[in-house]
Amino acid sequence: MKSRSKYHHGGLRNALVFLAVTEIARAGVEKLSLRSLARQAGVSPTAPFRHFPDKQSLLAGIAIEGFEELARRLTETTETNPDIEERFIKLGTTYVEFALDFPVHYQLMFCEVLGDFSTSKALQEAAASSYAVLDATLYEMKHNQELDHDVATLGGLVWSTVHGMASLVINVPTASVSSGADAASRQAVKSIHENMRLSLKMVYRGVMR
Amino acid sequence: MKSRSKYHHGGLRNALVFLAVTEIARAGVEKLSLRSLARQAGVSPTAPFRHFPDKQSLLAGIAIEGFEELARRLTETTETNPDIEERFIKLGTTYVEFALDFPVHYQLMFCEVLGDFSTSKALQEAAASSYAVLDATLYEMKHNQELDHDVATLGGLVWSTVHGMASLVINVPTASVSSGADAASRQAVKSIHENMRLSLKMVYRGVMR
DNA sequence: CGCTAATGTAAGCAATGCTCACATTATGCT
DNA sequence: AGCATAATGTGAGCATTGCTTACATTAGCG
Repeated sequence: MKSRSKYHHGGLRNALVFLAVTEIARAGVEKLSLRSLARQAGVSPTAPFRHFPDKQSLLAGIAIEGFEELARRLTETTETNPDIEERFIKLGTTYVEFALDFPVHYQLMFCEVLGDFSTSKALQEAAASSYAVLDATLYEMKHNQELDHDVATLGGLVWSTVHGMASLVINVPTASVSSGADAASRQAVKSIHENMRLSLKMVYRGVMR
Repeated sequence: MKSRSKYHHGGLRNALVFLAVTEIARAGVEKLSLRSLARQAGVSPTAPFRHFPDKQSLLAGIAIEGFEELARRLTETTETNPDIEERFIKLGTTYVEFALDFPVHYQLMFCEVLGDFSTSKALQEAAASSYAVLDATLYEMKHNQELDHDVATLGGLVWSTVHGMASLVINVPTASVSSGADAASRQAVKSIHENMRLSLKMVYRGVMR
């Protein structure tokens, strides 16, 4: 195993994913090149194809990695917050914080334009198990307290809210909230981040009867 | 003007945008090729560069077209709904319906991974003027009634909600809500679409004091 | 009518995704 | 241990792409 020869990379698959994420963050998906990744990893241009049948699968792999990490975080949040309202809010902040920590992953997870991911069974399953964690808490809310409507409807609303927050916070740059026509929208996005707990509390209040 | 010669296309720019949207809807952004568009339009491979300095600009052009249409629809909804609560709800449904009618446009409008759009002044302005329409109604709500918090925070929450709805409804296929691990998430997305008015009413209720 | 800018063309370069045939190494079975 | 076999990496090469540069045609306007 401890061969000094460098013929085999040893962890090319993981290296490719990592390098791809870095490259996408720097220059966007359009500029991503498998050959460039291979160069950075120190392997031949065709080596990546031993781990991913095509470029699309690399992107799907990143998305899957994202769903796994998201599910892990949501599960931990669920387990460490017995109080239901606090848990509801913490799940929301955990969700958005994940997106902030893994913006490239997050965008790949939800960017259908990049190609038809629905063909990847593994990706669908990873996504489903992430949602299942949120769903479990909604069910508990339904049982413990009085929810106005069915779990699916509220799940849709809550998921929309946190997904919208995550997506906007990632995509809309808030760096320079100065003057300009876009001051209002930028300020709104900045407020999402700053008043997240407050907003989630309003949602909770609107959803509970 | 009515020259029979075909040397000039006549409306190449619009044709390119239309063909690009069609192609993206069919195969995804990754597969989009300027040369292929040129072929479909019946012009030389380099003709598109007379209208867009690069591929990125074509995508930005689509996004701008999207923001313009969105602003148009939101403005019309605002003007034809004097009652503030009904207008609030209608603005939400208009927003999501726009995304359903122009899914490719919508994704390009908010998909930062595709490249740094922040360099396009025109795009930023188009986006800002779309948001301004929503912002106006929030200000009116603030003046007419009692809002719990500042307009920016509520704007962020409301925008997140409708953006999340639009994004999920577009990206998550609801076709086969049968069994399977992803039944819950699919059902949730389906409910977003079916119970949109209900959900928006809950948001309105949670936001008003 | 004629000048200029707008629009389209032709040829070509470097880079990319991907395939195929082949080389090397790791792994597991006996 | 030894060996078969799958896993992983290589090298050459093809079709395609984005984009540039130099040139051709046309539309619009005084």
